[in-house]
Amino acid sequence: MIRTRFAPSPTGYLHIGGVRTALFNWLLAKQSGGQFILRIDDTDAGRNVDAALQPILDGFKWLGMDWDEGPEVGGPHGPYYQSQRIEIHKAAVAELLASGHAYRDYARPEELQAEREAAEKRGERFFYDRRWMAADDAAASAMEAEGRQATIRLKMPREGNCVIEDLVRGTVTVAWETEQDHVIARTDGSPLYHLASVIDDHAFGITHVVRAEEHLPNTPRQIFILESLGYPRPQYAHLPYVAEPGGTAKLSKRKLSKYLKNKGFADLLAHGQRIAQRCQIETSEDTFNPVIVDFYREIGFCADALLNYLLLLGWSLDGAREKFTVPEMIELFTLQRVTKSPASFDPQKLLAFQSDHFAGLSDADRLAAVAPFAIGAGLVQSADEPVLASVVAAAGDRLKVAGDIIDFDYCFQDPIEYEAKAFQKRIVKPDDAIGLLQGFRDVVSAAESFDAAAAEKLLKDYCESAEIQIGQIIHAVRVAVTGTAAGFGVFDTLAILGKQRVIERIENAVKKAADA
RNA sequence: GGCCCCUUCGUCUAGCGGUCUAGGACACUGCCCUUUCACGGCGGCAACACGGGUUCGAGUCCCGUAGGGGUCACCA
Repeated sequence: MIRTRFAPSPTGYLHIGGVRTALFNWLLAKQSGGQFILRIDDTDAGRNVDAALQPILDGFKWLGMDWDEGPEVGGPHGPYYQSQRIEIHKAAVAELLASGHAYRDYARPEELQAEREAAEKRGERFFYDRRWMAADDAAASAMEAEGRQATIRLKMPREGNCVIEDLVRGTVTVAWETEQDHVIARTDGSPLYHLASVIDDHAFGITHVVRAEEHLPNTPRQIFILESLGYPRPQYAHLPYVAEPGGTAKLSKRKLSKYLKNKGFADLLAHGQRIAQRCQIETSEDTFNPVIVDFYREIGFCADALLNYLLLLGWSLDGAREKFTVPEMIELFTLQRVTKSPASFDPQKLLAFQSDHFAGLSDADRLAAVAPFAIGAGLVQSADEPVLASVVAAAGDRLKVAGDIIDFDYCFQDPIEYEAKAFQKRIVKPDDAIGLLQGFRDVVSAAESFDAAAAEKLLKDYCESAEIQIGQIIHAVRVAVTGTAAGFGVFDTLAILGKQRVIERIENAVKKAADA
């Protein structure tokens, strides 16, 4: 039975790299009928944990990555908040102390710092010589009499190798002598992360520790802890990190200004900002950006498309197939095919996946996805308004994300804005444009029915009677009734707008051209 | 700096000694389709970091060099 976990700290946001790690954990558990556990690493005494955790849980829910044990759902191994497990961690510390695998250390931070700097000055690496280690209770009392306080340190081995069999990296060997005597409990007795993590993984019955590679250097000390306690080793799999767009450094949420130099990243952010602004979506500068999962939910990405893209960031089936449904991901994912080198986050490819995925949905599904944005932007009052369905159907794959409905705002409301360049080129500049538009307006006024087919016939008949090619007028019509040079079919557009609006807009355009 | 990891087109990757004049996808780009835009179709550009080995034969195995990255807290 495979049991995996993801252990977010309650920071208030879900990082894209974190999601990728969580996804691999989730997939691994799901494919074997195992469990995926969410443990909250809140030992940092973070204030307002609940508020900071909510966006993360919401992110998981949106993505459809359900957890079998953890916050909200509970489970047989709780509590799932690390801060509530301190007594368990302390007991482990005591056990380590009693068995001689750890010791009380009375060094003061300044003293250690001074030694560290001195070693650095000499060009040597700092190596703690256990100078303030309390060999026995008497020594401890003596140092406490001096006003010193003890941290608990691991008494790490100083010879031999720590050999890690990693499921993605193969065999990794680290000489024990390169390891420090890591602190596992502060002077106030509170246990540190690495200790807590090992204890909890064991308590939760985690069989596979799948995490980002920055944890690889921490693994020897964790192995020392668990072996000292007589725990079995879990299987380890260290994933390459997700790198910044166009770069090789680890993707971080704090380097936005740097990523903005990447065109794909900047474009995607701008795309999102435009949608957020039009749809009255409240955004915080902190979390509304392509490094954070919220961003995608808020502008109308499909969760499955994001998952599919993330799946390919460091994993491939065969180098040819790229599109996977979630059930297929679960079935086909293997750690064996995880890449060893970091994968750079490519916003353009993500958008391409989303665009493709969205185009593949039914009109009904796309309508449902688009509706909240149309309502938010004030385009319609409710999802039931027929015009919305018409626009969604006509727009087809021009909608890449649900929020893109705002691009067709001219289908819903007046007045419209005319793009200066298009207006000039299609209406002002051609000598005959105004006359033709007026003529077409008259034809429209006389029309009895006005669906797309009728509109097409109307325009074509008009061209015939005026003895012109359709190309001579159709651009002017489009610009006159939409204000823009690009969009879906003109006949669909005319039908959606309706006879009255078409007439009004043509008249407005003619007047505007005359004023110009 | 120590330790550890990584290295195929701009990016994600396929490749597990010969089928590689290195394949697919995104991006870019040419043409076609077309009333615009988008889609689609057909093309194009573009990579094995370098140097030594091993081998009849190396992108594929070994060693070295270079480069990149991660990590070195009484953070998680």
